[in-house]
Amino acid sequence: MSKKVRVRFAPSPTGGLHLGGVRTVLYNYLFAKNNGGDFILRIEDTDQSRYVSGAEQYIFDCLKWAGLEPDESPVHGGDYGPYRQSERKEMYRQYAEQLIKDGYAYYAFDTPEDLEKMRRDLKTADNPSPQYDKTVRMKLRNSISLLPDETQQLLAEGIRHVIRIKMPDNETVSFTDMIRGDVHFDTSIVDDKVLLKADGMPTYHLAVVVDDHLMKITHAFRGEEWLPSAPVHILLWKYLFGLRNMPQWAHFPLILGPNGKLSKRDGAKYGFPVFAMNWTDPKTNELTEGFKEKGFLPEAFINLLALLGWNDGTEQEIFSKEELIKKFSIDRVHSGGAKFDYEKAKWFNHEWIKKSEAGSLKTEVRGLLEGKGISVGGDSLLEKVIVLVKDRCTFLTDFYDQCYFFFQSPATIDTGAIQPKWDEKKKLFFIELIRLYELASVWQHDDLEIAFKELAAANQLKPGELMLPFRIMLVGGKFGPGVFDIASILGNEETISRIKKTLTLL
RNA sequence: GGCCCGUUCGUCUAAGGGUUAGGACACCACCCUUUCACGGUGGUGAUACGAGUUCGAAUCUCGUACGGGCUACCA
Repeated sequence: MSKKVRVRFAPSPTGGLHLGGVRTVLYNYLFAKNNGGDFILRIEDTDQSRYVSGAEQYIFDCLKWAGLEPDESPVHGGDYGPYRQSERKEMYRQYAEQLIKDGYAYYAFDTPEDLEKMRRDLKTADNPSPQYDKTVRMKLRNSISLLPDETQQLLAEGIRHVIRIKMPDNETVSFTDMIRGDVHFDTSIVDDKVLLKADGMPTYHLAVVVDDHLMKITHAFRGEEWLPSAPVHILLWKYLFGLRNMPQWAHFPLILGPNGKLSKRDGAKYGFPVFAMNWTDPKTNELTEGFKEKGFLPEAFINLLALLGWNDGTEQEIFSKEELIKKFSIDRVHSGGAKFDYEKAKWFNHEWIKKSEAGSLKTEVRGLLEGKGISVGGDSLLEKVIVLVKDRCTFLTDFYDQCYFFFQSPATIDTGAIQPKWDEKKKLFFIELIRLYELASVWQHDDLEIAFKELAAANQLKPGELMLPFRIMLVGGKFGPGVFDIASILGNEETISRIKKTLTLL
């Protein structure tokens, strides 16, 4: 029986879900779906002091918005739960104890002060970050340096301790990364990582291995920042469950900001979103605008993220989620980091708005307009308006400026743009135009334009000189779709009323 | 410092030994449009450097440089 593909993502609810995180989810999701498998979401709430209340819900909200909902998670349930690490706490100790029994790990009783002292004492220019490894192991207080009786004594007394992996001396750990090929590490330069913390919670190193085994994960994908700790995980698999049962690994390249690794602060610094949705830092109370609130379509968001480090080998750039699922392949994920380009991100959104049907945009646009106190009325007018203006909207939020004047008269009229070239002759033209339009039996784009131009010719005026004033009368300024499109949608009465109103201001 | 990963136009990338090194974003010019966009046409612009292997290297190998990551009882 072949094993179904199961991939997992394990965010930590300590900060917002930023671009790198969402892209990791996306690639996990696409790979799972492409192979008919399941996408599992596990929550890494191991360190309660860093846990941010509400952050877990935030993660689910972001995934829901982006259309990347997991098949198994703390809220969706599943056969391999619980999916929240704090609820799995008891499982980890037995594996850690097993490692000690087999000689692959040991108890360490050093206090944070001891460790700090060790690091301070050993720190030199040549070795700025001393590690807890075989060179210092015997000088510290642990079950290797201590006599067995002493260790038992300390344990019996309930002295706070951690469990550390005992890195072997001169071994080479190798594994095949799905996007990088074979990677090798010399174990003698890797330190004795903590596996189980003094509070009994596992570190990521232990948890990821135990959970991946228990949850029958077949593929473990994560960011490149995890590559250096891969040897710890490989060794743990070897000691605990056997290498042949280990999932396949893939380490995705990082997403870079304008200056190195994309940081959460880059958003404020360079004026673009870095979080999927609005994120309020619980410490500073600082609000960072998300892609959703900025006016991105979720389809555009996952599209631009997918293409940041992957392509299907053709020149196609616009992909729906279904196409991405169908065409995604891990072999075509790049190994080099990609710098995030906000201009290109905007282009993706613009493309998606242009290709979206009015029907699928109307709910968002209605919400936007009504949120600003504009009564939109029925769908048919709204859809007509959306069709007319969507090509000129980069963000969903642009719809407000582009179409609010269809639903209420412009708040201000830029008469200053009319006045310099305004004269009695033009005024008479518009007075005659009003009379002409009042008598109009049909109210359609072409008829309005013909009538307008014929009247201009009769008055020996160039239509061009009259179009701008007309536009400003209708929308308040130098923007918007074609004037006769606007007039035809506005209707006879409203068009005439706006001309009259502006005439009184000039 | 050590270890690991990476390096094609400004940016995202195509080209798995033989192409005038292709596309997209951005930028520039022109066309369309008597607003602003959309759209159309064209243009500027890249294989980090040095060796080697080969008839032939962006592509394979080595070295150098540069960039990034990790080096916590964080993930």
